[in-house]
Amino acid sequence: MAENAAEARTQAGMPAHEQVYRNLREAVLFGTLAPGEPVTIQGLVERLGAGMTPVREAIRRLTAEGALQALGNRRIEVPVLGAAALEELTEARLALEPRLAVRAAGRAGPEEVARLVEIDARLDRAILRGDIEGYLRENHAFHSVLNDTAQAPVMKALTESLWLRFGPSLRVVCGQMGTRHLPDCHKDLVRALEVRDGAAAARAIEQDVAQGMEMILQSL
Amino acid sequence: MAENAAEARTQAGMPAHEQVYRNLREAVLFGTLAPGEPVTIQGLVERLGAGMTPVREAIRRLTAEGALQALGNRRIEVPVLGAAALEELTEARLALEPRLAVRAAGRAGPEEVARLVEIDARLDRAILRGDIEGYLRENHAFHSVLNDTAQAPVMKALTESLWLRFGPSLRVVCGQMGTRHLPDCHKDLVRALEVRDGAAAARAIEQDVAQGMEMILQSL
DNA sequence: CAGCGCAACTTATGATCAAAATTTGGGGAC
DNA sequence: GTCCCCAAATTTTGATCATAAGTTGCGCTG
Repeated sequence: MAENAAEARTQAGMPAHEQVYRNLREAVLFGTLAPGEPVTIQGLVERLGAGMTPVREAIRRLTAEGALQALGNRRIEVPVLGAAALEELTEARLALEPRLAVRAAGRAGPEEVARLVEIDARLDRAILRGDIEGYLRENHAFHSVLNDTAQAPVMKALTESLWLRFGPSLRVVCGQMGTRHLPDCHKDLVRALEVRDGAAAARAIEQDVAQGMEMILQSL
Repeated sequence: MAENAAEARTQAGMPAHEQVYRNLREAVLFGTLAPGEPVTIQGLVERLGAGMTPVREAIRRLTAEGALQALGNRRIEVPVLGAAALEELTEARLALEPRLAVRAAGRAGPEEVARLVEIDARLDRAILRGDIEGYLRENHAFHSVLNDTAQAPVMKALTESLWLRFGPSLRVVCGQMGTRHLPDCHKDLVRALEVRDGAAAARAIEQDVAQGMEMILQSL
């Protein structure tokens, strides 16, 4: 088991701290790291079969990105979101993501649209299947490709930071409610990109963000 | 000399990596770290008299915040901003900071206004004196207090990340042009806060952001 | 329920290994 | 004879680990 983890960790010529970082990031977004869960260095050292230094670096990095929260007493946990934090996150997403959509609409070619359509198809299948992790992954992939298309690395990084913050809560909500009643304004978005209508793309994303965050907020 | 650095570093019961982080962050915003300058671990170890691990952690944190940039060949430098990056930064600032101003306008009391007025007075004196670092510090302090007043920790953190990104370039520009012709919409902002006019506060910040970023853009 | 001690964890150091960059030297072309 | 380019050696820097030292929190005892 530990050998498996160590095996998986030692992939390409990627530094160990990078591997740990990606591992942990995935765990925050799609994995089993729940809000309020403590994250210990030693725990990760054992679980991932890595040394202390890479784990420390990965944790600091995720903390700086808002995925983890440093308590005062040198303890680290996955942040628990309250209503105020969620509303602020919603406002931040509404400030950034529609702008990215506008930029993407001005730059998307047939290839990007095809990729989005493909991802959205997998997303629909995941929903029908009731596959929560699949939904989370494909949904994130969809927005990630969209935001890449915007060619705005800074705003994309900021947006990723926001996703890391509500990721665990979204997963909890999906676990409670299943994959029904999930927002899907992706069809509208793709149509908007096809005709290069930035305003329509922004509206679609606004819808998506508002509905998704509202759903989390409802579940407190 | 090395003792001095070590002396200054060992202040309160603050962890070493936190000390190094603040040191480096100040250097990016107000210090002598120029765009394109390489940042080496061992160099900081010597300069600050700290161990390798704290330095590594601080660098990872700043890198995650966008203050530093990891080149592919495991080397790290202060990012050099091109026109496209600056325009994107401007858009990101315009997406976030006016919203923070609106929130601040709804929450600012006499105490916050007084603090802002005080800082702005010091800022004016620094400009008259031609004190570039003083200007940079007070200007940052002004916006920092404003953004604290907004009570939106996430959006404030994102905004700080943006400031870290253009900080070095702003300092270079000020070094070339002196402290004249600097934007100062702070008076308008304070007035807007006093009468709790969110829209006016947003306009003032928009002006400030647009003018400041335009100035950097002009200097390429 | 206050004080004490134990256990778990974090912080930090320095050593060691690996990789990248820089310098250096030789060979060839003009 | 001078200049340039390529390759080997050196040196600088980064990555990782093992371990020591210091905190924190918790449970136990009185």
